Amino acid sequence: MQHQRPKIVDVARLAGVSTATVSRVLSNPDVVSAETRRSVEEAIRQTGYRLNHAARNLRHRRTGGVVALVPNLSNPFFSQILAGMAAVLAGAGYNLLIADTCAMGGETLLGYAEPSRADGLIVLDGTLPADGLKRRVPIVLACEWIPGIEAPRVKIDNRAAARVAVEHLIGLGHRRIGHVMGPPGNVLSEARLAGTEQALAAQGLPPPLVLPGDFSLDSGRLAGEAWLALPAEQRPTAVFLASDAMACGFIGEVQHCGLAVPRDVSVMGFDDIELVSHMTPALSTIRQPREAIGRRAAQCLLAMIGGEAPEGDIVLPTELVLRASTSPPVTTPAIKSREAGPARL
Amino acid sequence: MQHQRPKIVDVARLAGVSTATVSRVLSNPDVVSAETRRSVEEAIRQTGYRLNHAARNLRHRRTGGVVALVPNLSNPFFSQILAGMAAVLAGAGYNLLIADTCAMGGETLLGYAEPSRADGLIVLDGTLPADGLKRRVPIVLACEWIPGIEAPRVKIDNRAAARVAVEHLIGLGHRRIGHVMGPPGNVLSEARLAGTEQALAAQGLPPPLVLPGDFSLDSGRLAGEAWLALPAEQRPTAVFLASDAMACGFIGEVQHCGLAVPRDVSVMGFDDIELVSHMTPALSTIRQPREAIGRRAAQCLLAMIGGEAPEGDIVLPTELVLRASTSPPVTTPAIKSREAGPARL
DNA sequence: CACCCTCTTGCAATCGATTACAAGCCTCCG
DNA sequence: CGGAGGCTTGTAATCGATTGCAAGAGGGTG
Repeated sequence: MQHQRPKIVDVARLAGVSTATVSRVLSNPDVVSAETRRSVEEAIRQTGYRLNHAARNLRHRRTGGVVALVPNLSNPFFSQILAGMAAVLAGAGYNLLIADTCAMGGETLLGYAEPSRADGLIVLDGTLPADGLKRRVPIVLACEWIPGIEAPRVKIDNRAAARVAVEHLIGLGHRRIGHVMGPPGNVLSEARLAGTEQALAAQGLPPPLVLPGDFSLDSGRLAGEAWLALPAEQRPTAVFLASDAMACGFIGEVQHCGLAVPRDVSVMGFDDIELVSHMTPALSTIRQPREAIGRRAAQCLLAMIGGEAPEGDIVLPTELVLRASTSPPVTTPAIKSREAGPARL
Repeated sequence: MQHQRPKIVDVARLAGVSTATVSRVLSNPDVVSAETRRSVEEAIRQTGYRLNHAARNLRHRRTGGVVALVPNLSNPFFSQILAGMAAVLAGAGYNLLIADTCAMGGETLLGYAEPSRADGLIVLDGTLPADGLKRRVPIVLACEWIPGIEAPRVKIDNRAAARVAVEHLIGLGHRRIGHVMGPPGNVLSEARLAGTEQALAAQGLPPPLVLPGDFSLDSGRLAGEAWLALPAEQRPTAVFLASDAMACGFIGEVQHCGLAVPRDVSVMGFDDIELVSHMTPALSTIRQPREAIGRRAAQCLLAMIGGEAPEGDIVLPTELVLRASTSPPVTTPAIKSREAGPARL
């Protein structure tokens, strides 16, 4: 009859105590006398007893888990954020459930925002329907956010970061600057575009040449094609792309066609994913503190689960990382001869 | 008094039926008469009732979740595997819980392998202790595996794949070939090294120059430094690295020092992560079917959870992807003159 | 010796949904 | 008209652990 998984009453019987005492040994050992405790522990060992979490969760009315909704698990940008979250949550005894929002419908997703499924929710996808997420479990929004929802946001100042990036390009002497956007409608895309425009306008420069994109490698490659297709004298001498992945695709395409970076075009990315510091040329970019974003989001959520009032928005600092993909524009021969011409005579 | 979360008895009261009927409407609607069903559904809508999963799980003795143990979430190699798993599992109504094994101790990890936590376990980390994982929930091992454990494995033929990679290099005319290994003790590292050695031995060539590594970008960079530090005439003319990430680091370091790939050294990677097709030069590599690995592992686990006998090992095909980072060795001047010398006179 | 206090332990209700079993109601047939 | 059989529904036990309440043991004090 011992072929079944042992339950708490089996332990109790063997130790000659009540189930209440066994339970106390498990979750509140101090109130049990040392002697009893030892014999219960011995009985646990002998029976090979393991706690049933479903039962405990039912009683405690909590799940011990936190769900993260990620737009695309395949995107390496998110994995480090998740790693940061996982570290903090594990330290507090919480599981991290990860759900890929592109792999499932909205109905399924809402199922995760329930107290009986998770004690909290971290949303990394700004494209979810706002209405379904209201009045459920504590929620924190990280990176992207959903305009309609009242919840703390852990983010960076995308607009300011974009401005810094473009100011750097302007400072190098670039005047014709291109911008490759993220997916249309995305809050990050809009903010980074706005920052780009602001930086240019502040210097009295014309607005950027804007190319469409969606953060993916391949959309960066397509942007590269579009750039190459321009007449040489119309090409921006510097391009700021809203993600590193796109910058990689862009550079790959440009190099593939025999042009060089930064000689023929300066390129600036966004994110500072690990790989781009090892490319040739190493990519100049804006560093997002990905682990820190994950950690802060998790801490913020834990605080809310613990009953504290939700914090306001948390804005983490970014950093301009200058590497080898940006340089002053090379003056074109035509201009050079015009400028240098008189002196040469 | 309605400030509490409504339970099934609240719905039952409102609809004027018993809790059993409400439960049946929820999980087995066909046995309930159409009229009753409609009134119960109306009551559910009015109360805003939501099912309590903890209670259902307790009763069903299942959790509806599957845990994946991943060695390092930050590694983009795993994210696509997870995406594949998540897609299959979501389709079958299971959650995917992801745990980063490097963020937690072994004790914590074993806690995931319990029937009350998860209905199954997919292990992607070969370095876990074998003993703790026995006799718990259904387990599938993917990519890496744990020698002591009896469980279906979803994998590729690492040795054969490495052989194919090295045969390609040999076929191009390379004779001095280097290999940068994965982490010591790892089953993948061993198999890929063995395949490399086999391919060389089969052609009567000397064993490879073996450099240490750990799959990470930075260890690839260090391998690049080590390669550069060799006297030019001892440097392998081709290097096969056990991961794409290392290949990126290696190429970055070599290019950084002014040498060119593949002119000065052919480089071959392993994995075919998305980024490497966009680098310059585009990386020749072995493609692992990552999504398929995740999908097959999930399917296999679902079958086991469903009570089917565990399948045998599943070996998925790899593919040699030839791009621009490999080419015939450039004959060195010394050799060239020796060979061409007589003819020249 | 009666009384109070502290420490340990057990009893039994509870968390919320599921389901085996039985009962009630119809209809149909011999 | 009695009974078999099909539907639908309700009753109550069950899943396994937790915990408020109270009782019993032991020690100290007036």
